[in-house]
Amino acid sequence: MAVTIKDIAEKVGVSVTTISRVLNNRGYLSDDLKKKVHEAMEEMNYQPNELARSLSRKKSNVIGLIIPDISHPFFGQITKHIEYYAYKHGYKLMLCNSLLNKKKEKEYIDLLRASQVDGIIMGSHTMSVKEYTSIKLPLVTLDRQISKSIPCISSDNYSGGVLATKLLLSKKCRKIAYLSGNLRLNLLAKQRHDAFIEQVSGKDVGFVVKQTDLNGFKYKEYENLVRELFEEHPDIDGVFASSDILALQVIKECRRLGKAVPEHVKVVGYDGIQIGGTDDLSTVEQPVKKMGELAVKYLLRQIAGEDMPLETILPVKLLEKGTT
Amino acid sequence: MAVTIKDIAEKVGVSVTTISRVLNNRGYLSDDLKKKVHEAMEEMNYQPNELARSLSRKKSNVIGLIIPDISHPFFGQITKHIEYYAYKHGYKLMLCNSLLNKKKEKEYIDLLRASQVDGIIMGSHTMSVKEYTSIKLPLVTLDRQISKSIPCISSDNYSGGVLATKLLLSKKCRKIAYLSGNLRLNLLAKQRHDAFIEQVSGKDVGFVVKQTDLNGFKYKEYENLVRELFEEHPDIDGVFASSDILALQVIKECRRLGKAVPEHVKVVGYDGIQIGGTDDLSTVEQPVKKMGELAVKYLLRQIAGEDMPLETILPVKLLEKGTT
DNA sequence: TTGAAAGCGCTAACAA
DNA sequence: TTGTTAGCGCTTTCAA
Repeated sequence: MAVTIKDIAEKVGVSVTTISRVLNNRGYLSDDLKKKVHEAMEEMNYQPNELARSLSRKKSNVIGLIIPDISHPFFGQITKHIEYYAYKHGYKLMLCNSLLNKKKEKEYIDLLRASQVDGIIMGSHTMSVKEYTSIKLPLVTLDRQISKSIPCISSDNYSGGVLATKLLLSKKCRKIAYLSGNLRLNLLAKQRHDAFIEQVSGKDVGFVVKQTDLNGFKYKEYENLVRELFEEHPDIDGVFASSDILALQVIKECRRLGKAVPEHVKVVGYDGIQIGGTDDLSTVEQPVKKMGELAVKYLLRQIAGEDMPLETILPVKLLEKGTT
Repeated sequence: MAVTIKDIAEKVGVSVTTISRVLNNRGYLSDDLKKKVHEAMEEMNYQPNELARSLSRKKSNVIGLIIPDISHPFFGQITKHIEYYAYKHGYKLMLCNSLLNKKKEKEYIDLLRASQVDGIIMGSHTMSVKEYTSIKLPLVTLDRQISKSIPCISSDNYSGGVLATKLLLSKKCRKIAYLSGNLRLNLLAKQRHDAFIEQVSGKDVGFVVKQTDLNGFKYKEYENLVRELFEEHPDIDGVFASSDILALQVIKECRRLGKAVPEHVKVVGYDGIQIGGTDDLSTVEQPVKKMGELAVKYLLRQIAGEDMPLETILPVKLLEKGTT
């Protein structure tokens, strides 16, 4: 059996309360006593039981993170930053991959609640608004606005859409495609689409929109999507892909078809993930780090009962590189 | 205050013991009673407190996962599979990103122990062997052999190295480079290097080895590494990169230098991550899914007190694609 | 088939 | 400055 606060108390010859006090550095304690207690802890290799502490305090210092797929670079990166800030503030992270599966997402929410997490960061969204508002737990959503009453951290998808489209227009593209992967992945991404439509409408350019709304992230599907695009519209000379991963597929397909990028086809991606191979890609960069930081920050504020902005829209940045 | 087992007990008019029994489906219970209890739970929206259960049972059903960097695609993918299997078996995942920082890794191990996790999957390794063997918690390491006494799941790095090198040799490369990123990232990856050396030695081909042992994953560093390689050895016509990410950098640099791939330079990567852009890359595929599955499986066995193989080396597969 | 009661390890009012 | 004591919400012997 592991050594407990009681063992330390006996060893030092004081009450458990006192040990608890030095553990939490609360109340008045003589330096001498503190030292003795710490020595005893050291000696007996004591580790406080966080479960017991959490139960008693009614605070676990754990936050749940629900995302669609940790293996997707965008979520991988944002998770990295979320973990960083959470750790910095003494919080642990419980990772939940929903795979955009409604049942699993729901089960995870219950599981997180049962596990007494102090709050949840939601980067997945498959359920109805009502279900979310009934979660009754500090909550912050990432890049998807569920309801006006739930704080949401996102980047400026609309501007991003404008920037990307304008870039292609300024490069004299004559027929532009908007390509998007799984829509449910990111509802706010719809704004990119809207921005695209607004920008190309009424101008003397052709345009096509192609999206897939498949479940999960099948890169194979992306490949088909791109292939179809060029088969149906061989005269495309500009592509706005709603993720860098998708943009890479486009570039690959162009290579296969012998279309030079950017000479014949200009490509602009979205996300700004810094994975090898994307660094020459023109793209709209989302402030992943800031998004992760604020998600944690606002969640912690909410946990602390303080208030925070309900809507945070961070600026995006156009990175013009070699593919346009 | 949330509703507890006690509230349910009062409502149904039985003792908490009985409620606990139906919760765990243990002992003799009349169907009628079960039904009434479940109804009451439903009605009062009862959620068992996992913290209390864990404390009492001395089992948390949480496993800790320590990896260097979740944003690295290889770890992102393996984490995805680990989460999948863990969830399937009723375990939650606590995500710990060590960033290859020794202090953080150590703190996380203590934190995990304090949090009473049932076991740890270690994909990061910065401390000394002694420190690991003193963890005294069910442990499985991923792709890095720490000690003979700690179960390790890895893929066959040696064979992978042989396969990749042989591929380049069979394609008549005259001067081959072995390129590796952070060594500490994966100590077993050294075997790829060894295999490379063995294969090229004594043959009529030139070879260079270039590695960086920097901390963290700076893609910028990768870029420099690759650039240097070609500056110092412009006559390189084959590259074995120890990760797909690195291989993508090589391909990009070749494009920049006007060297055609695979005509002038043949490139083979490692990992087999299916990120857009890598699907035309010749590479050695690691069985990520199987690795994640076995890591969880063997950890759970250990937790259950059963035994499991101490060394598991899974086969890798050469994927010959367009870059060789 | 059910209940009483003693924990699990720690916290926190209240008292001293 | 320190201790007593009653929980936190659940599990689990032991007894009925």
